[in-house]
Amino acid sequence: MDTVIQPNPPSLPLTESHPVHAALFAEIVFDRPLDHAYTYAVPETLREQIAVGKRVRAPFGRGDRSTDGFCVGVTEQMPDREVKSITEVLDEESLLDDPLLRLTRWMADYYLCGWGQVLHAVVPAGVRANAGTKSAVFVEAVPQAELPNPLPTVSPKQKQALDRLRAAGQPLEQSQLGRELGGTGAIAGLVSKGLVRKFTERVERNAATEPHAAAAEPTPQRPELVLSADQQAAWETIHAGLQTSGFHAYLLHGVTGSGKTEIYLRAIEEVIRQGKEAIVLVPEISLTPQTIERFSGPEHSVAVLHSHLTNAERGGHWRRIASGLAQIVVGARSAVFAPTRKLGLIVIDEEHENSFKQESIPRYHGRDVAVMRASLAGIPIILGSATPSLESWHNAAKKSYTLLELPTRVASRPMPTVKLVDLRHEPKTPGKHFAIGPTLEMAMRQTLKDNGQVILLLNRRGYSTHIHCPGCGHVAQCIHCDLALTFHRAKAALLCHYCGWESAPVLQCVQCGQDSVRYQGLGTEKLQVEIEGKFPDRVVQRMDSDTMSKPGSHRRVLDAFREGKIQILLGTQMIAKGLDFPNVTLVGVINADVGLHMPDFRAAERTFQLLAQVAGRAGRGDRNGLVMVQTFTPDHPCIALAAQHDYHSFARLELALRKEHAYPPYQRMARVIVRSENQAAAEAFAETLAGSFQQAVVHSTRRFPAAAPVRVLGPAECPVFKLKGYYRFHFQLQSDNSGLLHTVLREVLLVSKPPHGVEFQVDVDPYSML
DNA sequence: AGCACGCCGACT
DNA sequence: GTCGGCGTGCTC
Repeated sequence: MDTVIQPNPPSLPLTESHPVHAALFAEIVFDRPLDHAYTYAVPETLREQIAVGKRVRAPFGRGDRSTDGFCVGVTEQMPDREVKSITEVLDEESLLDDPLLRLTRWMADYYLCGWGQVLHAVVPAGVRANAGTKSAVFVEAVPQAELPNPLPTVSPKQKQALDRLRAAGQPLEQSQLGRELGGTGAIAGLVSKGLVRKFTERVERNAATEPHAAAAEPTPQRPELVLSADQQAAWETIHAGLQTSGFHAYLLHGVTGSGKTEIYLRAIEEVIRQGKEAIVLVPEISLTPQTIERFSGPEHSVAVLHSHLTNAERGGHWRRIASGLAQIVVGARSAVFAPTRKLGLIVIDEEHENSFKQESIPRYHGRDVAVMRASLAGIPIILGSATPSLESWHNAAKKSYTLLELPTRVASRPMPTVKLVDLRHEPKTPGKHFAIGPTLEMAMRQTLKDNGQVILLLNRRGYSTHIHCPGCGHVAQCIHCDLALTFHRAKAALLCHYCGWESAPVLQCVQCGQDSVRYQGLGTEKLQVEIEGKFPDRVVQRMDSDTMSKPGSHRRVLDAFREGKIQILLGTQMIAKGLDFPNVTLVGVINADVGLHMPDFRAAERTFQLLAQVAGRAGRGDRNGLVMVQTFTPDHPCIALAAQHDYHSFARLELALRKEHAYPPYQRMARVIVRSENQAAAEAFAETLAGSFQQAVVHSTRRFPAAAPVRVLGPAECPVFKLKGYYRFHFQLQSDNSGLLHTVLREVLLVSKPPHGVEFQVDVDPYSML
């Protein structure tokens, strides 16, 4: 090292225009299944712009393809390899703060995908593209201290412009000021004289019509309700928790109609009072205008995030949250990533709902991510449900969550009476296949006579659920999937409910040519026809994803039902959630066994939840409710106990089964699917993977001899072997140690590269087992 | 995931 | 002789 003092000043003078500092490097992650960040040099020109949480454009790969990624770190530490340089910084503001970056990092580790993939999924497309914003030129008066000396003279028009700007006291959009003045010439003159300066900034394109949740008209103050004793006790516990800082999870188990929402609202109000923000997660299906209205109030602003918004709307809400203008965020799954500034509370309603699980990369569960976010932020979270997931129930039993129970309905309303109708013993009408048996039909007639309304649940869309040839036994199948086609009468088509494939209805068997094909099995469309035949003088409305596809149709139907214009409402599970109609005194379940015999360890839990939810629609007014459940298996615990509103017993029985079979929540589970359009290739690679799994299990056992080895089941054909043209095999991994499970999965991911045309997917904590 | 590099078969 | 099949491995 040369220690001689330089005799001359350095050739570059140390002025503001040429600062000398250590080189800067940025850590970038890309939307690829890559498990680490890449280091890039930050050119001097981008030094001021680069920041953690912004997106950048950089050359990536051998071809130096321009690729967008997220900056997740900035450092002066010299990398020990050659690096490329970032070409552009894409965002003016950071899209994610440090806590959200940590949450997404955790997700990448836990759900075994790239960090960049998580970030890509978390930041909505509308935000990335700045949808709904435009670049605007602003002008402002130069402050007193910086005015030129001597003061230049101005024309009358220029004086007028200057006065207008000074009166405004804030920058104005050039286009607007120009309109007022009838031209921008005066502004240009003022700028050249140094009295006014210009700058550009991105603004909302429709600032006036900014989507303000549902608060077009001022929301009235919420009436102060008197809490029941149970509500009061639950509220006091949560209220106390809100006074202290730190993570705390509450499981609010309240029967349908017990007033869980009132507890959420109070907790949210308290958090807002403390100057903080709240996120409310609800299932996509419940995200109706009515739900959103419930959370709006006169003194706070609600932002909404869900999949039915346009990119511009979503971008607008996101930016509003990021700039601290919204106190409450209501949304589906992805709203758990809302860029709040001072998050004080997360509420997750209907926490047992499976729609919180995302079925594409990253395959996260919104509830679990919410708990992790609350834990990282050190704030409380409330999980509410009438039928908690067994995972959450187990957590409460372990005291990880505080259990709060609301065992009775508000206003001392009784739970509805549930009557099981054993379909094995129902009298049949000769030659007819009625969906509604005599017992249910009689109850419906009585209810309608008493001016009550009826809700009927049938969790199957379409008219006929299978098309069957009595000659050769052939069942019409989708050409892409191993699934029977459903006949939809309104569409006059056979539909595959999995891939959407459509074909013309057949009259002859495609296999043997016989022209006696039978359209069998019951869907909501056929049920509607039967009801219209049996109750010709009543108004019947069907509600399923076929009739509710148009925007606003949901609300229209429910409004008509509330006004009594519809007497019988029938539908799929979308009628089971949240509807609160006081005049509904009868709820009928056409077939409680649909879904019970699915090859899925959660089938009983789902059936119990659906029955409990739909039963909760009855008897919400002054009159008592009756629920009539038609079933072939009245003795099955999930049906018998749902009839008795006995969640506790159901949970106890089902948990015992889960424990016995080493299923969640006692063991962690992961599922690995191998799929290919070529059946043999899929099978061959599945066999290769089996070997890798075996080896990885041996390695993990060697490293952690004290732990029970990870169990690997498979390969086996998936329950739906062929889906969307892919032949699929799967593995099921189980372990009581989540870390060990991840160790095995990571090793297998690292050493196994599927051949051409074969791919595999890892699903940690799977919900769909098909 | 892309994409380039590389090593074997049927074509101008 | 070369165009191109896809297997393999890397991406700061």
